[in-house]
Amino acid sequence: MVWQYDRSAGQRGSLGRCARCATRPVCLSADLKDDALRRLPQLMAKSGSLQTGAHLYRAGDRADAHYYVCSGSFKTYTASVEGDERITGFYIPGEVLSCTLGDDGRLDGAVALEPATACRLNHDDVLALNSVGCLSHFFQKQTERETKLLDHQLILSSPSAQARFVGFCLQYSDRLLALGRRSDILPTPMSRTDIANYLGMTLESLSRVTSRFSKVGLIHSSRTHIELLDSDTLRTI
Amino acid sequence: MVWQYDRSAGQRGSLGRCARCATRPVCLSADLKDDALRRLPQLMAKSGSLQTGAHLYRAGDRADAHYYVCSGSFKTYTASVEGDERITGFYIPGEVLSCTLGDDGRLDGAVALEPATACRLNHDDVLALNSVGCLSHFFQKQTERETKLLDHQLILSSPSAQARFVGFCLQYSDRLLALGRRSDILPTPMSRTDIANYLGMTLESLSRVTSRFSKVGLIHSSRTHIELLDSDTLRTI
DNA sequence: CGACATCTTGATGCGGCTCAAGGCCGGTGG
DNA sequence: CCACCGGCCTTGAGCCGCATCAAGATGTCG
Repeated sequence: MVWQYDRSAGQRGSLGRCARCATRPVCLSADLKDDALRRLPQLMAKSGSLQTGAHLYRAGDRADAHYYVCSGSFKTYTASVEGDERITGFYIPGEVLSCTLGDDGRLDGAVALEPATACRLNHDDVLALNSVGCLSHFFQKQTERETKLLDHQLILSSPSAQARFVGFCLQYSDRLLALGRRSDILPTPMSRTDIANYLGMTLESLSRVTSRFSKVGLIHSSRTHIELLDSDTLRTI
Repeated sequence: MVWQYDRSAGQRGSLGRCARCATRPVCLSADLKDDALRRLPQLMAKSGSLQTGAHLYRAGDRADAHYYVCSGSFKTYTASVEGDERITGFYIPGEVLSCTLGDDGRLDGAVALEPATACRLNHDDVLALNSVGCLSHFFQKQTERETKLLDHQLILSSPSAQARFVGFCLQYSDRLLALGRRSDILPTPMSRTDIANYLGMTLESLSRVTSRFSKVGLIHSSRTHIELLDSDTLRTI
């Protein structure tokens, strides 16, 4: 994995990498101007393009940085002692992966679901954000991350498979909306197996739920997308 | 709720409130000395004693602070739209409650499970921790909090009620150990209903699991405690 | 076109939810 | 001090939903 700072920002009149980034409106750089905008990419290194299935980090790595998804998407997983994996989250641009520590390094691993990039912020550089003027954004992002985890908790504590699936769709939909994308079409670069695992159910149960919802016209489900046809009705479940 | 800073620290040769606090070894003040130890209680306000059932904060309050449990214990809950509550966590001394934001204020509420106290750190004062020398402790605590949330996720994603209960016991046990208390006796100031809710199962299912485990001698369960008699066997489940 | 992964659909059994009744304990009042 | 009451927890019976096992359908890539 190649990581690269943007030392050139400010030279040749350029505002730097962040100014040109499509994800900027939902990233740390959102409200920055001029000088600050130029200095941020000097604090945060951007990854080269990760291919599908490539690890952003692995369980056991030193956990000394936060990662902001710039393009593409990631999943995180932890392996329990018995060897079975648990998908703990999906991440789309603007969201942050970080800080899941065990006694020796990270507890979870992060894998690209499609060609993706991310920006790295070392823990040691967090305070430097203050001088750039986006430390409050940083805290905001951490809060959003925590809210996302709690949402997942709520989804998992639903008793029925149907309710968990609906929770997943609506949460995902809201996140796409925050990103400024269509909220009625959910791209699914992850496999059904991953979604089922994330929702704490079996592949078959998930398939039955999607089939049932498709039949009654609530959703249209294909391999690559889930389309919400009637999100109002979904929201009542 | 009465909140009080310790402005007197440093006067009369006193090292201040934190120096005398029983929870200090697992709190922000853990490694502080002299000056720093005196200044911390000037940044963090301590609550008066909260009675059982009293709210530390409520859903809808402005979320502008972190709360460190000083004595006693708390539970947090969120109310879903349909009015049914979900217990999202239990907190013992040294653990931090914070930052669950909705569009307007907090999403969750926090209630004392027994007479309890907590210390408040305003979001605006987080940076001031740097000059006291315990900002890294603060980040450490945030990380621990996140790990705790992920643990809960893993517990909830277990398919069987039995496995979820074991997960609860072992996680609780580890937290007591970190606090320097006995790890084989789990105090249960919360009701069975709360535990069952937290574990995403019914009261009856929880009761059946505890009965079964009691019969085979794995635990001894009373109204106020759960005693782990064979945590090695439990750990294999 | 064939081989493999991925997803769907079907049949069956078990676990946990629901509803209901009974025990345990602390509190209150006579 | 005891009788009664009301939470809280336990235990039981029946049923539904999901996991499991198994086979078939669909899609993908060499």
